[in-house]
Amino acid sequence: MPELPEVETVVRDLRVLLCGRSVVAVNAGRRKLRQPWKNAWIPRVIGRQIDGVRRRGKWIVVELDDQSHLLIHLGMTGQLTVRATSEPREPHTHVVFDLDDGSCQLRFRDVRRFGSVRYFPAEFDIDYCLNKQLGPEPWELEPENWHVGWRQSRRCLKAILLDQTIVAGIGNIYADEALHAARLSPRQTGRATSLAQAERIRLAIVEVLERAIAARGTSISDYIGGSGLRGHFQGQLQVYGRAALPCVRCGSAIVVVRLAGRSTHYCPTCQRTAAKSRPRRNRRALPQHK
DNA sequence: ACAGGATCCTGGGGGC
DNA sequence: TGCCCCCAGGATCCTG
Repeated sequence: MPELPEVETVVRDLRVLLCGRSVVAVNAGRRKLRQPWKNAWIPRVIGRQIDGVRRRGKWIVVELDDQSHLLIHLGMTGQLTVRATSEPREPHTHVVFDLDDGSCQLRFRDVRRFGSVRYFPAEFDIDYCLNKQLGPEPWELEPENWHVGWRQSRRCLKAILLDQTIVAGIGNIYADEALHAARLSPRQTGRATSLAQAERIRLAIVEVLERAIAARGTSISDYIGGSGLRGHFQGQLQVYGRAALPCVRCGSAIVVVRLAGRSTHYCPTCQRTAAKSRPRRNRRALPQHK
């Protein structure tokens, strides 16, 4: 399940493998992706040199030399890799870009077809579009006000962290890991969360994601990097996928619940919900001491 | 307005 | 052994 660390790993791999290379042919499979690749884009992509590869949230942006772009999302099972053309094409490969002399290819493979590969011409402002639907990157969250959008909310912290408009790039695994690192319950509501706790969450997000990037991400089922290598952060996960196993911090059994439509793993002992959400109104005034 | 749920999609695993 | 059913979760659309 590619989230920010996995997408970042793919982008770093591909940057080395793709920059300076030209697209000489494009082939698309029959089966349609949810947002399908259009063959009408092929003549616009052929002949273009790849100038850069970058990431915004979970989106991959491939910059072409006429200021047009490819925008790729890996969905749940997407793989974007550079392979020798002689290597057999695996099943579920949906779009293939032949590079340079045709000896190697950029391949997009996606078993569940939740991902997409799209082309945007130079006149389309891709950054405006991405910035409109995505919140800041985790390390650009401002400690003073990153929480203003959600700290009055009745939504639970799990749903808040999954919301890409609040912070871009977090998915189910790292939402659970960050909340465990912050020692906060995924069930706790935004409005029950103190400023100090909000800061703990922000720091935990950054810390967990940086460690995951250093480990090339988490490979549980399909995820591989742009060079085909797996990640190894799955060995460092503290709660995700550890149902009924002891919490590494306190030894209590990790529980799984369904929150925001997603399986949610947490420690019921060291990730407690705040006892009360905010001081109640109409509280009886304390007697004045004179 | 806001929050939660349904939807798409396939391979793998559990139960019988 | 084989079949059926359910589960995994990204973004997006729908419902209460």
